This record gives sequence, C-alpha cells and structure tokens, in this order.
Amino acid sequence: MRREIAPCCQEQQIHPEALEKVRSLLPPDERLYDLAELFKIFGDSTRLKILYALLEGELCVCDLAGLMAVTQSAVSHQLRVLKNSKLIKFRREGKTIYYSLADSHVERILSQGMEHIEE
Amino acid sequence: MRREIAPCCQEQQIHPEALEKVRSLLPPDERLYDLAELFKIFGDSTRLKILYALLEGELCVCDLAGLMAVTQSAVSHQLRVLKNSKLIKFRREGKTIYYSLADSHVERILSQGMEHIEE
DNA sequence: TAAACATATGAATAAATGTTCATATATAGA
DNA sequence: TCTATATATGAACATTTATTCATATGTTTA
Repeated sequence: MRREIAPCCQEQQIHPEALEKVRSLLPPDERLYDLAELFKIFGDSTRLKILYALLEGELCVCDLAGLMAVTQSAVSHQLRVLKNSKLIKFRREGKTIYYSLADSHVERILSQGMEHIEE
Repeated sequence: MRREIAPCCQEQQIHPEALEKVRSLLPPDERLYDLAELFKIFGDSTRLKILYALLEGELCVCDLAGLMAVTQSAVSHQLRVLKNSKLIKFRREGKTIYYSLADSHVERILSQGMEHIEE
C-alpha cells in the first residue's frame, strides 16, 4: 500500500550547532573544486602508469607509448593533461621530448593512495 | 602540401634500458587500476565536501544535505560510493544514520592534495 | 628543400558518471 | 496498525572523459 512521501529534514537541520562549526571550517567551494580537479587527474590508470614510470626518471613519449597498451596519441593527450596540472614538466632534445615529474608532491600523493589500498 | 605519415617509434624503443628498468618497478596493472578507482572517489567536489565536513566529526545525512547545494538523494548516492570504498563508516541511531571517516588516510590524502594546489 | 621521424591536436565516438525524480525501506510513535 | 520521518535506491538524462583515427607541427638529416 502507498505511504506518504515526506521531504527530508523538515525539522530544520537536525544538528545545527555541529553544522555551524563545520560550515565555518570548510574550505571555500572554489578550492574544493580545484582539489577535485587535481584528484581527477590521478583517477585514471593510464595517467597513473605514466606518473609511476616517471618516478624512475625522465622518459620520452615513445618510451611511454611502448610501455602502455595505448597509442602514441593517447599518451600524448594524457601528457598534456598532466602538463596542464603542473604535475610533469618536459625538455626538448632534438626531435625527442623528455617528460619528468614536476615535484615531489606527486610521489607523496601516490604513496598515500597506495597505503590506503594496501590494507 | 602533403607529407608522408610515419608510425611512431619505428626504431624500436628509443631507450630500451630505461624501459626495462621502469617495467620491472611498475606496480601491476591491477593495482594501478585499483589506485585509479580510489583517486576517482576524491575527484568530485561533492564527495570532497562530505569528507571535509566529516573531518570535524560525525554527521547525519540531513546535516550533510543541508550543507551542500544538492538533494538528499544525491548525498545518499555519494555516501554509498564513499562507503563502498571504505572511506567512511556509519552507525544507526533510531531513524538517523551517522556517518564518519573510516580512518586517518582520508585526512592525509586530502592534505597532500591541498599542499599541491596551494603553491 | 624534401623526406623521415617524434610529438601534438581536432573531431568523432563510446563509455562512465553525477544529479534528479519518484518511490522504496527502515524506524519511531500514536 | 497507521502515519510521519530519515535514508536508500532504480531509472532516466545530461555531461564529462578517454580513446582512436587522421593529420598537423616541429626538428633533423640527406
């Protein structure tokens, strides 16, 4: 039989005092958005593989393409994403372009993630 | 004018020795996939906001819905995602369900990400 | 300058994902 | 048992996103 449908949380907020405190400590929306954008970058196994590969040192696009099961084009597209987020940098040497990690944050973020998984 | 198109990396791999080393140190594909899944969770500002809110302590679904600009349904869906990834846990108290962070990894992953953004 | 190679990029496509709406389920109280 | 409230869930939809294909750009060497 049908039952009445109620909108949620009619009694105002259930814990207004907790909510007030949380609200005041929360990072601004814009910052949360940027942070989400950053983690989104790490949320793809192709990009993760590239980052892990670069932990050992610089590699060129062909090396990376040879390492992964995707086309050179796909690698190149993903390198651009990583470059735009300042997670990797590059240098040119003739026809070849060498990519490497931008800083040590990448390694630390990867490790924290791995730790969580490995339990 | 048209120029000939060449497939990439014809000369075998450019740096075979580097590639060999990288290949041997790379985490297995399955693990990279799992790690990507984890970071994917952090790659959404709604979920990030929930996680940051829970840093201060437990909150019920209505509290969280009140905090965000989305429906109770959306919050509930996201809570399930977070629950499935073992990032949050919950306890029931009558009609109300209180959610809280599962462990301290969440906080550390968030901090590492923030550090990168804040430069 | 023409050919060859390394890398980048635009368009198209398929798959994944977040939100809402409608409604189901669980619990408490009358 | 009936009603009200808190939370969960399935379906539909719109948006994002990763990949491939075709081709463009940049660099070296003949």
